[in-house]
Amino acid sequence: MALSLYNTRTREKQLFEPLSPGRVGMYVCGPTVYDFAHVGNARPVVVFDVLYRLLKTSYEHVRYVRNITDVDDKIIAAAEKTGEKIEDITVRTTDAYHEDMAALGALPPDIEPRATDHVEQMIAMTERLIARGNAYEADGHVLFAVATDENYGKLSGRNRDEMIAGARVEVAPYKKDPADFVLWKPSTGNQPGWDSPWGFGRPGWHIECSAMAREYLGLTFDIHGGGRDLVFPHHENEVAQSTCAHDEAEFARYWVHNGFLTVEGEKMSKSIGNVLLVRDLLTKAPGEALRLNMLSTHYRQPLDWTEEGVSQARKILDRWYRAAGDAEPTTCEAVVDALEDDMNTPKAIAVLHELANAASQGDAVAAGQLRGGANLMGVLLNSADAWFKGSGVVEYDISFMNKLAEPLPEIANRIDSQVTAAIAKWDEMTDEQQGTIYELCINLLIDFRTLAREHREFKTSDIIRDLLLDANITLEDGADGTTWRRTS
RNA sequence: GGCCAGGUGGCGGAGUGGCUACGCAGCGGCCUGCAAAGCCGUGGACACCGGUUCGAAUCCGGUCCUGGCCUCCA
Repeated sequence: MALSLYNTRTREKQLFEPLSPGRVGMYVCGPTVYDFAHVGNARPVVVFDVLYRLLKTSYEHVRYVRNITDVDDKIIAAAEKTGEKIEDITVRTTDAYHEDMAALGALPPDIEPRATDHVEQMIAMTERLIARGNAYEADGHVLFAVATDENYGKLSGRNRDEMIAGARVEVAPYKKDPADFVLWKPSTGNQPGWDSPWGFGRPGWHIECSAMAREYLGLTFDIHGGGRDLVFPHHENEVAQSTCAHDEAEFARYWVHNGFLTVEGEKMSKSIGNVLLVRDLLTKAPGEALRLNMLSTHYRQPLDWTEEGVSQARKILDRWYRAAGDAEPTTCEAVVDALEDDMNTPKAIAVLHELANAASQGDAVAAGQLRGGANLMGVLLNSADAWFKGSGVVEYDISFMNKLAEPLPEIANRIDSQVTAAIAKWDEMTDEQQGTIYELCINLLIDFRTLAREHREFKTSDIIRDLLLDANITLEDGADGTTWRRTS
């Protein structure tokens, strides 16, 4: 089966065929770097990461471009509010963004251009639009004249009358037409700016994507992605600018948009106070669980982000890791088929469940396919051991050690000097050292419990198991002895 | 107000005309000292009202509800 994608422009699922055989160009709108990324920001990143991984399996040359918007009025506002320098804000936020997205298992794009590095190209494109009569200068601004583009509105499926009728925002007096939008605007005071033919100023929002897509992907490229909310006006305006500046050359061929996200049934907004930062979520659940939760809804569907959903995703991963073990990943055609069907990740997940069932019953082929299929979606990337025991989001907590003497003094006597010494200077140890001691303690307790069980002192063994459970450690008695894992 | 999505079992979530995915939770059983994990089995849905059809969750019309966009929010 071949890849098909739902194209916003044509409003139907289409077979994907790249412009040049074996070569795919994809542009995805990236973040405006003024604050930490929230789950809503993360959705397109995860969604297009799946597409990126999928494309790489079929095409030799895939160029994925995702921009960083580092000049924007919101950034200026943030700087004014805190007094922090704009560059400090954008650099710091960009770094945090990279960390957070990596934690969600998203591969870095091939090229990540920053808007401020491409002002020259934006000025050139703006000049070209003026020369062609598609843009005009007014009151220090340069505006795109929507009326000069007969195709304006086709992507988002709206016409100018509707837009004017529905306009909620007061129209700036210098606009010839209420629908015209800014390509360049003047900067004053502390606002960042660049010299241009129209004076000191800065670019409008939409022009950066047009300029950077042109720079790295050419006049016409294959896939343009982003959130649904960007269809209008952002993407509509991008199309208008680019096609007009490029003598009507087609801009993006396939427009792919992910649906919106709500939190516990409510829209996410600062006023409600339910904006979930990826950063915060990562302290409570592994990135892989967040990612799987994200992918358990089809990308075009609205996604309701809930704690219950994250917890379910985590349980599913537990099961998959248990079933797959550390099998060598192999290709699973059924998963590929599901993903090639407009990235039907829920269907792919259903296939993985079936593979997990088979793998649990000892099917080694299924175990490999489970690994491989899941990897294609960017999950099941750890070793099973790392998943179950890894530090991840588990904080090494020695409080349970301190409680040992209470119910079972004899355990304390068995704790060796190495552990005792370590506990004394616990706070000075690195995470890794703590982890080592932590595991040592767990294994000591397991040994002691095994001894108790051999003597059929089940009351003692159950106390130990409960003690560990309090510390988020679940014990499992198997044929080959007792193993432990963090509690889900 | 205009335009556009979506409403599937307790929960999550596929599915565009017939054979009622899949998972979580639940229930029963096997296993276990007891658990956990695993295995076997099991009930349960298609917002509402009409229509088309031999037959609709799936097509058409209407109603209700939720969400998005309407000039710089993924």
